[in-house]
This record gives sequence, structure tokens and C-alpha cells, in this order.
Amino acid sequence: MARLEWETAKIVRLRRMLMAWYEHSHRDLPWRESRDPYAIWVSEVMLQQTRVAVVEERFKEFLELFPTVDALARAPEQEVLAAWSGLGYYRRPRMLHRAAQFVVANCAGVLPQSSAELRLLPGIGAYTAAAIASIAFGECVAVVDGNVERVLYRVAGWETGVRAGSAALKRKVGELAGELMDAERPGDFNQALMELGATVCLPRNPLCLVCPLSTDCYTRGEHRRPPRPPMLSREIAHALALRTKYERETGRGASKARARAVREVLLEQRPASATVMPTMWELPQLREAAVPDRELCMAVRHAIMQVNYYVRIRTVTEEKVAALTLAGGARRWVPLREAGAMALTGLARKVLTRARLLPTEPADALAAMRTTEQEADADAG
DNA sequence: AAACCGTGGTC
DNA sequence: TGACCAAGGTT
Repeated sequence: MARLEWETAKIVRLRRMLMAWYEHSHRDLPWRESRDPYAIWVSEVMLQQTRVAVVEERFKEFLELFPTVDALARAPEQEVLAAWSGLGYYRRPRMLHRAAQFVVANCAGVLPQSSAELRLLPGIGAYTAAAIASIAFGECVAVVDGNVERVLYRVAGWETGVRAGSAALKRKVGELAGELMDAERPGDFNQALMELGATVCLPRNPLCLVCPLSTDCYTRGEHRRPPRPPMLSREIAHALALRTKYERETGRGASKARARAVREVLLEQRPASATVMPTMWELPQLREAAVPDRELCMAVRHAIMQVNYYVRIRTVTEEKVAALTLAGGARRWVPLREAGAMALTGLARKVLTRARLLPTEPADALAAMRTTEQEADADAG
């Protein structure tokens, strides 16, 4: 490891200030209540490029649906995707699922304990391997995420001469983090550095006045990042096709023949070969992006990656839907009660929710469906 | 190395 | 309102 030109005293001071600060100002987050390596793993994958506030809710739901590696490994992929619906980067749940199946098949369901072994699992890169190993197993290995990078970038004053995001900078940050590491409490140290970045050493307006590292910080807040390309915009339109089906009441007390109205929505599954959101379910796309105002049911903006989609939603009858929409993947009329439990894209979920057509959150819908299945099984058995 | 993969909160 | 961007990984 390259020698840093920092005095030992400064290293020790930074470490002590950071750990003392973390002691009294860390947030109470759901995954910090658990010592289960599996729970830590799920939280780290869910936190990849995703805000803590969003993950707080979804993490708990996910663990209720899939409490163990075994439960996750056994679940159908569509259920795992459904539990992830709206979180984005759907390669994450797929790889998490595959990794769980690998762990069950090859490791007796026990997660590997070293960062080197964890790194071999799909969906676990350098950051996630170090995070799980340090937090769940106490391995003395430093994490480098966006927060750590920014914090140490500022503390060390490496703004000039090194391109942001370069491999060279990442390596230097990792070395510094390793020197600062509190070998007594690796997991807490890593979380402390990230916590500081997330709550004090903010990207735009850092709170240097309350920062425990400010006396030893080289820049005290300066931090430029390369400009991003401007967002593009596109117009698209989707069909909200609804129908009401009348079903005979069956089962208990079916002596009197009664018809039950079931509202259904037409959903389309994106092809497995799609580069974006494969196998996720969405509303069929309309042929014409231009929808006359009188037929417009809803207009929403939906940003995906670098593109702002101006989306227009038009209600379409069952008879006209074939003529008006583009042929995509497989289609299914889905009872609204079940739609919420499907692997919907974020856009489809947003539209159906805003139209008051989805009664429940994805996790609730999934749980409800499972209960129904169990009742059906019980009735059958 | 650089491009690609989603989303919603925030200011 | 729109630009910014978050506990990254894979190819």
C-alpha cells in the first residue's frame, strides 16, 4: 500500500472524531437492528444507487416476504421482481435471487463470510462484498461508495489533478479509508464514513460547521463533479384498457347462482430479451403518441435514466385495444386485485395507483395473494 | 474505460 | 418546474 504523507496523529484523530460522532448521531435504520447476514445483504443490494428513505420501507416488506435465504431461493422470480417493483435496476433482484439459489445449493444456505468469497456471488461487487463482510462478520475491510469517495476526496483535498470517478482516485480513496479504518469496529467505521457523507458532508451544501472532521479537512466543502449531459425528452402514450367480467360465484354457499363483477386491466409483459426492465409488466403502448385531449385520461412525467418521458394515458375499450396499440410481448387481462402483486414497471404502478385502481402496495398485495392461495389450498384439501 | 441499467425525492 | 442524483454492478 502506498504510504500516505499523513502523520499517525492525524489519522488517529480523524478516526476518533468520526467514531465519536457516529456514536451519538447515527440514524436508527431497520437493517441496523439486525445481525442477520442475509438481512444485511438484502439491505446493501437494495441500497445500491437508491435512497435510504425509499429503502427503509421496502426493506422491511421484502424481509417479511422472504425472511431467509432459503425462502428467497424457493420463491418464483416473478414474485421477487414484484417485491422489487418500483425500485428500479431490476438486475439487482434477479442477481440476488440467483445468488440465494447458489448459496442454498452450494453452501448449505449459509452465506460466505469473507469479502473475497462474497465478491464471487452475482450482484456483489467490491463495495457490497466489503460492506457485508465488515458489518455482518467484522472483517477489517474498507468500503468505498459514493459517500466515502466524496468525504475523503474533500478531507484529503484531491480535487485537482485526479479525474473524478477515475480508477486511480478510487484506489487512493480505498487506501486512505484502509488507513483510517478502526480495526476494533470495522462495520461501524464503514457505516460512520458513509453516514457522514449522507447526512453532513453533503454533495451540494455540506454542513462543515457541524462536521467532526472539519479541523483536519483540507477543502472544507469544495467538491466539483463533472457536468452531466442534458436530459433528453420523449413523448410516449400508453393504453389503460379496462373491462368488467362477470363470474359465477363458486365455492361455499354457491346454491344461489350469483354473478360477481371483476374489474380487469390489460397488461403486457416486456420480452425477456428487452434491455430495459425485461419480463416486467406494463400498460400496452399506443401507436400514436399524440392523444386528443378529449380522450386523454392522464398525463404523467416519468424520468428514466437520461430521458424525460412525457407520458399520456388514454382509456381504451376492449374492442379497440388491438387496433390502437403496438404489438409487444404477451398480454393478459388481470383482475385489479391481483395486478398490484405483479412485477409492474414503476410507470405502470404509478399510473394504476394514481388512477386509484391499485388498492394496496406491492408487498401487501403479494401477502394478500399468498393468503388467498393458502385458503384455496385449504379448501381444496 | 465507458456505457448502461430505474426511480422518486428534493430544492 | 426541471435538474440533480442515491450505501454500484455488469459488460
